[in-house]
Amino acid sequence: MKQETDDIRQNRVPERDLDEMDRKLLGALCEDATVSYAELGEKVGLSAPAAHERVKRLRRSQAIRSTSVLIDPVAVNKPLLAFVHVDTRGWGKTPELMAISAYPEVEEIHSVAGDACMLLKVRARDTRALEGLLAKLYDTPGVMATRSYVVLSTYLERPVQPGSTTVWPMPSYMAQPIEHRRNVNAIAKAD
Amino acid sequence: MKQETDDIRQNRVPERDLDEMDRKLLGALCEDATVSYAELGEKVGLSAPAAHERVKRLRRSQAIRSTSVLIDPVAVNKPLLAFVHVDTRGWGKTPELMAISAYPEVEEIHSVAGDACMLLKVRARDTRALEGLLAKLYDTPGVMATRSYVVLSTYLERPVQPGSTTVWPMPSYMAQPIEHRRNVNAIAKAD
DNA sequence: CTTGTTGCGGAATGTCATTCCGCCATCATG
DNA sequence: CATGATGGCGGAATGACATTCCGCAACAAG
Repeated sequence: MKQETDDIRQNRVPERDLDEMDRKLLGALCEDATVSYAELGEKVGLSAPAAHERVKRLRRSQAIRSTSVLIDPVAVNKPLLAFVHVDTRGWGKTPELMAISAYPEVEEIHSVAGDACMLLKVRARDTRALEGLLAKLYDTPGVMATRSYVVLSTYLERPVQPGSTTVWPMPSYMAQPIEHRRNVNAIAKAD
Repeated sequence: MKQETDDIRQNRVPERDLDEMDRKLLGALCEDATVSYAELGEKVGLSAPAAHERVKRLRRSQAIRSTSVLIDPVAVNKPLLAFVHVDTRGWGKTPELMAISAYPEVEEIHSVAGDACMLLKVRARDTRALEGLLAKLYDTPGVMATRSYVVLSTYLERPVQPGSTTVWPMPSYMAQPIEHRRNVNAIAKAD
């Protein structure tokens, strides 16, 4: 009986963890999601219906969250990118703070460990728009201070990559931690 | 004669700046790029061929950089997200540093103004993989120090939004800067 | 060995992307 | 004001492709 586990993963699709073929599909779709299933299958070594079936499964299991267009920030008049660290009194994630997600300038909101409570990724038209957002932040109860890191140049910006680095080049002077000798936390299969 | 301006914008498509209809198209495609052109046109109030034509133009002009799938980080076994501030001696953007973009864990590399030189967005399997990347960083010539902000929870994460906030709610005690009284830097048309 | 399950490939069909063409609005020009 | 050019839109036609169906093979369970 596997009935006992079914109520644990509530609204989670069965989701057998993905194999190498799924990764290749994700990688290809990450680069260009407009390809036909015929081309996609050809890239990964699969027939069109097979590729389609797997992609459909990846969508159902929410491994593929959505398909979206990547917009040039300059084209939509948002050349200014900044990361804003927010110090808050007490727990940062208040409804008042979350309200700023209504502004399309705000692209990311994270709570972080470190000397900042919340971290925002903001993309705006100019410094004045950024100032407007900061003013809005300082008007939010609990916000103590902000530190903004204005981006001068972006050298790399890409969506989540399906691949992982399996072996990191460790410098010679750094010993391998004991608990990882046999790589106990490695990906379960197919690596 | 408008010949004289043609050699200025070199490999830039004519690119008349986008109107309200383009923004609506971008917004719809941002949410879901799998919709048919018929649905897309219906959403924005356009026929299928007209919508197709405009989207084609948006792609040509690179306002739409690419179409991609958004992958669930957990599904590809990368639950750990961190922002890494890198202090460098001298100018940060060296070929050696840029080499880390080969790691699929690195999603963004920016140079920033503030007390950090470079800012990295890193998504890894576990703390050990993050350590591996940090070790790689410290092995890079010119890297002085790093500060990592490990994300505890992500409350918002979305691609570049086509919209912009036109009027920011200024707190009453903050005066309007003189040079912006007539909103000189506003979007050229259609706002 | 038998049986059920799962994933794949080939063929068929319906949907949709893509093109063509005529219409209309806008704008520049006479 | 009149007129021609331009650009963008909508309707219809066609071709490509997504999607489904079905048979087959590999594999696991009984």
